[in-house]
Amino acid sequence: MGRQLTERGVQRRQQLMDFATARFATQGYHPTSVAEIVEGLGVGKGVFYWYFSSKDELFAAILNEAQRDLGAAQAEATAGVDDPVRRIELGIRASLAWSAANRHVFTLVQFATTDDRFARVVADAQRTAVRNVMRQVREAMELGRVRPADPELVAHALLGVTTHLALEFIHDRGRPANEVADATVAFVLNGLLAPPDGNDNSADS
Amino acid sequence: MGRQLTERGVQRRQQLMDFATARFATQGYHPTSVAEIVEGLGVGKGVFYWYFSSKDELFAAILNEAQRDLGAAQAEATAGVDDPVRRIELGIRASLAWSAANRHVFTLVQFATTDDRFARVVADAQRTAVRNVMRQVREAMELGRVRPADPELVAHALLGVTTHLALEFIHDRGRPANEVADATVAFVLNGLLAPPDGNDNSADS
Amino acid sequence: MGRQLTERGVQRRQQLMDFATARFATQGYHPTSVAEIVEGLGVGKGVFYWYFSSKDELFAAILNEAQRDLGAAQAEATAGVDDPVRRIELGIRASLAWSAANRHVFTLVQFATTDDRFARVVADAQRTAVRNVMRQVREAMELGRVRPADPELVAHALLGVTTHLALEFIHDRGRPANEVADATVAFVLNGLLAPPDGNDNSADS
Amino acid sequence: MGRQLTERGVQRRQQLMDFATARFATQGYHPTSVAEIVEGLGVGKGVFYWYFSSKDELFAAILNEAQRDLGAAQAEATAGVDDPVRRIELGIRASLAWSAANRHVFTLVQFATTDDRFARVVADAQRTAVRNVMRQVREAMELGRVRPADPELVAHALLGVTTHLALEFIHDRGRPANEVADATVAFVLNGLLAPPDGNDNSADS
DNA sequence: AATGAATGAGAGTTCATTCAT
DNA sequence: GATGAATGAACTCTCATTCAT
Repeated sequence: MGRQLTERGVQRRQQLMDFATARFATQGYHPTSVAEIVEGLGVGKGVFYWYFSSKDELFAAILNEAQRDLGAAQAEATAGVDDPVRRIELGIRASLAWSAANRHVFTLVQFATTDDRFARVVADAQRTAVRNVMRQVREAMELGRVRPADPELVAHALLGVTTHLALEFIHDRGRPANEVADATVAFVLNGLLAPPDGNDNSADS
Repeated sequence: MGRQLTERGVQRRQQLMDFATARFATQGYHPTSVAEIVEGLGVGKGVFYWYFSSKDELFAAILNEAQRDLGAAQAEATAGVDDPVRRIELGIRASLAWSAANRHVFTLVQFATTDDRFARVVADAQRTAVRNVMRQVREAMELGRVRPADPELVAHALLGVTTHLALEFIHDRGRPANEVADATVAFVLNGLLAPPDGNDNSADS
Repeated sequence: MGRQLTERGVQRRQQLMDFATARFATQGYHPTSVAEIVEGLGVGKGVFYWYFSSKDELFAAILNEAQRDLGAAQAEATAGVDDPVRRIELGIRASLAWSAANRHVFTLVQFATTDDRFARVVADAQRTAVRNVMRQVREAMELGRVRPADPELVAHALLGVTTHLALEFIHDRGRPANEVADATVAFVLNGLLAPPDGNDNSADS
Repeated sequence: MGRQLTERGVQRRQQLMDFATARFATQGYHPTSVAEIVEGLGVGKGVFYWYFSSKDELFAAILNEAQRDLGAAQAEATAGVDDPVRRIELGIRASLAWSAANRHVFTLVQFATTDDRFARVVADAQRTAVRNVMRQVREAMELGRVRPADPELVAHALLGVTTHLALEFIHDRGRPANEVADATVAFVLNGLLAPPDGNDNSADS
């Protein structure tokens, strides 16, 4: 669909994606029909197939847009920051802020991993995200700032915590993103254990 | 379907659940048809509806069984252990071991959260799991073993890390469960930051 | 199914017919499943097919039993009465009384006429009933007691009134059969019109 | 299905209703499948569900259309006539004429009364019809033209005779509607009994 | 006589997609 | 660009009937 769209066309396409995102996230991808989407926008079925060649393609487009969008938000948040630990922290904060503003997409990604056809798209996106985090982690380890460990595993661990807390506390309970971010950052930096003595190494923030 | 089953009936029911679990996990719930399931077992369509009143009910049954099963595995792993930090560690190890042995179910839970009809079942299960973890966390905090924080958030963070690493390293890459468990435990207990070595490098940001 | 039944067998068969009659009448023939019938009696499916070779056969049996039963009731009611007009009246009263006691079967007959497979059974039964009424009507005409007309049409008219009023007033509204019978008899004997003069020819009963 | 239909759409909908009416009347509602209906029209299955949300809805639509249609025929037949007895007569004649032209629908109504889901639709229609007849009957009684009786019961009696004779003589035997109408009118107006000729032969029982 | 698991054709219904207008 | 009627394969589910036990 490398079609050249007019300005109005670009808006229509975005309308379709936004509406579909909300519905897919609420009811699931399969239970949401193309008919439902076009009815929700008050347009005919032809409109849908003018902008997307299939329902699958629409979903892939949503996923890709989300990936680009989140990536851009993280890049912007960490621009000009050198300290890798600080970059990690800012990345987490950016992820949580973005997730708060795009809650529906988050659910969609969750679903995408459970369907063969879309798993690849998500896997690609995640691989990119992990690579970015890994780079910071590795650098921080080299500087002795971060405890030595498998950087890839650590990167995935960071992703897991962040994703899960976003879903539970920001989406489901509506807690403020920056509050959740504080707790998340504290957890991933210091872990569970209290310092063994009176020297509190968590007194950073 | 409070039907009284013969021994053969119990086996048939389990066959259906096992086969369906594998298919649902591989292809997704919706793309897997009832026809496919009964064909896979070489039985007629009526058999399915003799044991389950609907495809949805089958899925809910799979989810509930998984919940019971994992709960039992964790209870067994932590039986007789008093130290709450150790209980947390053993709970993580039990989860990862169980996940390695039941990889398909894990994917299913992932999907279930994305569909209104099943989200409730999973949410119930997760709530129970979180309550268990929270209890240990709170106790550990009272003993001064664990850094003070919101116990609920910490419990969810633990769940997030564990789930995510299980999926990525055990399921997707086939790494041994105990190896992943070592890394997971290290991460959650100590966090990212390197110890200060007298020189407190965590107090800089 | 010319099977020789034990006394208990005869009762079982009757139980099945009675239960099925009620269900068929309430929900319709097709929407009532064999499973529902046997469950209602708390027996297995084999029982059903021991006594009836098919669901259709059961229905036909119910219809035939009803026909025999109603015929017997009418015969008994008119036994020993010579006056044909009086026999007609007593026949109507017997029909309404029987209908009050067997409301379900009445509905079934209604349905049977709408399905090719059963229409024949009902048509046979109705033909017999009409023949009986016609005989009285014809005799009454020959005696000059009844206005000359096509006896067959008159017989059907009597059936129509009686059936319809039974359904509406006795079944649906629960009015006493003998009260409805009085009104029915008055209607069919005298018609709608008031006598032209002061000589009231309805002063018969 | 408050869908706005094009002219072509209106025709398609009517085709479906007409074809289904014929099939339902001949074979019964349940034994007629949606597949059979669309095949009979040479269209795809989707067409059916474009115009009707279910098979049940189609049936209800047929019933409602019939009610409107018959009501209109009766209203037209009695327009401008003042004498209530004459209006009753004309109503009967109109019913029989309409029934001759719409024999299939008549059978459907018969069936509808035997199924809980449709009974209500028919009951509503019948209630309206009865109310109309009752009004004439009551008026005729007040004028002394009709013998005093329960007007509602009389109205139902008229309906019963008319319906039954239409089914038997017009539909099943193909007799001309006006011939059957003459006999029907004579029966309901005068009843069975011969006039007394001064010699009151109705006072003997 | 009786049970209940099993069969499998076929029912009603949905829905991604196409296409004449 | 847009409409909405049409397609038809595929889906979930039902049910009369059979049969090993």
